[in-house]
Amino acid sequence: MSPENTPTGNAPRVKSASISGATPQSLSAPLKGLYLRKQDLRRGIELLFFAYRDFTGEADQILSDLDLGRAHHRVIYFVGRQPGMSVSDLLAILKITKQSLSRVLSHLIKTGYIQQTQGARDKRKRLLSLTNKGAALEAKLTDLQCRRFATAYSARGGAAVDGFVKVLSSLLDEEMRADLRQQYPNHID
Amino acid sequence: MSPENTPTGNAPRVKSASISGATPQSLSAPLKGLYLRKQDLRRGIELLFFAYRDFTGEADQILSDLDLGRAHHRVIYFVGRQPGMSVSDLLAILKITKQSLSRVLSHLIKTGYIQQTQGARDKRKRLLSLTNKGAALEAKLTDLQCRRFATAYSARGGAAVDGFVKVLSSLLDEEMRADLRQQYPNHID
DNA sequence: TATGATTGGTCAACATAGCTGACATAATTG
DNA sequence: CAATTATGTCAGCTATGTTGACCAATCATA
Repeated sequence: MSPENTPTGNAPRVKSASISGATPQSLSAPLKGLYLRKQDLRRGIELLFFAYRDFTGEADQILSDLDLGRAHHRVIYFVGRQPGMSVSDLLAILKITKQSLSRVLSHLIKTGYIQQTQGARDKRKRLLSLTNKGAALEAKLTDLQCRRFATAYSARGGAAVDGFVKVLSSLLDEEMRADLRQQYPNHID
Repeated sequence: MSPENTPTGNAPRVKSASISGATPQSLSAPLKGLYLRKQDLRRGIELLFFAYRDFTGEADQILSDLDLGRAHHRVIYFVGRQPGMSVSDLLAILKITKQSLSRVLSHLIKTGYIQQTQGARDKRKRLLSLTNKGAALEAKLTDLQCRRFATAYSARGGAAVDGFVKVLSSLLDEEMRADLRQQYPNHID
């Protein structure tokens, strides 16, 4: 249970102004570091929630005009990042069932955003890539999202970006951390 | 699961090893800063996606055992953070329709996680708070998620946390930034 | 005090994107 | 040849979002 946050006390509440000023850690009983107060941890939770929502919102808007959803976006994004990947590669990244993926992927193929070619060495595999139409959409959406990141990165500077990447990496499950190290060999981890 | 796959190469492309070492910005045409290369921006996008998924996954597991979902969690979390909040307060935070909220909220009231009391000054308002049962669940889930953040924060240190918070704040829509400043007056923004 | 706005709720219908389980086909591998 | 792998498909279920139409209680105010 939390030390503060009783029905009355709040993370944010009215008199919290005094917290940061006068009593730097009086309310964080078992927590040592200054940035490990319950309040700071809750802020992290909320930031992640709000930032994820706002971040995806922009692209969702464009997608809905094309009768596509966020699931389609993910497929287009990752196929764009790694053209020629197999269906099972994609399943491993998205961590959804093949039935769920199938619905979305079939639609993207039918509507001409993605194409499949048979694997050369292993003919069971269907290698995925973007069509011109798909690549155009991928570029549009990725540019949009990259721009949001570029603005944030620019506003805060390299040291902040470094901290951002480090903390997000540490929030990952251990297995994902390893995957990421492979994907980005120059990743500061 | 396939180490062989990629006929074309991996995400950052085959020659990406040379990017970080030899040619710091040759492939990032219009981008100036070192951390504004397309590769770095894409890493940010993916980190946010993977971290959000892994972060919520743990709590989702517990919730599904109680026949609750993430939507229920959000309600419990925010009501726990600010007991006595009204339904419209909650709607403003979650940014979903009242019909969507109603389904979830009604269920939480029926099953005894949340209680409503009539507002004193404004009798139209239903002030929301957690029951003991609700508070216990909120504590369990929030502690779990706080622990993940505490581990990450501890591993990376205060400077990294600072960068993390700054960059995430900058990823928010302007309106949410303002809301956050209000909620956390000592927020470094 | 009558009127209009706010707060909260309900019913009905629909869409997206997850899930499970059961099968099927083709290709590879031992 | 037998087992495994890669992919796809059918059928049905669930969670969580959306619109649109209404309704009742309460508040604010002209």
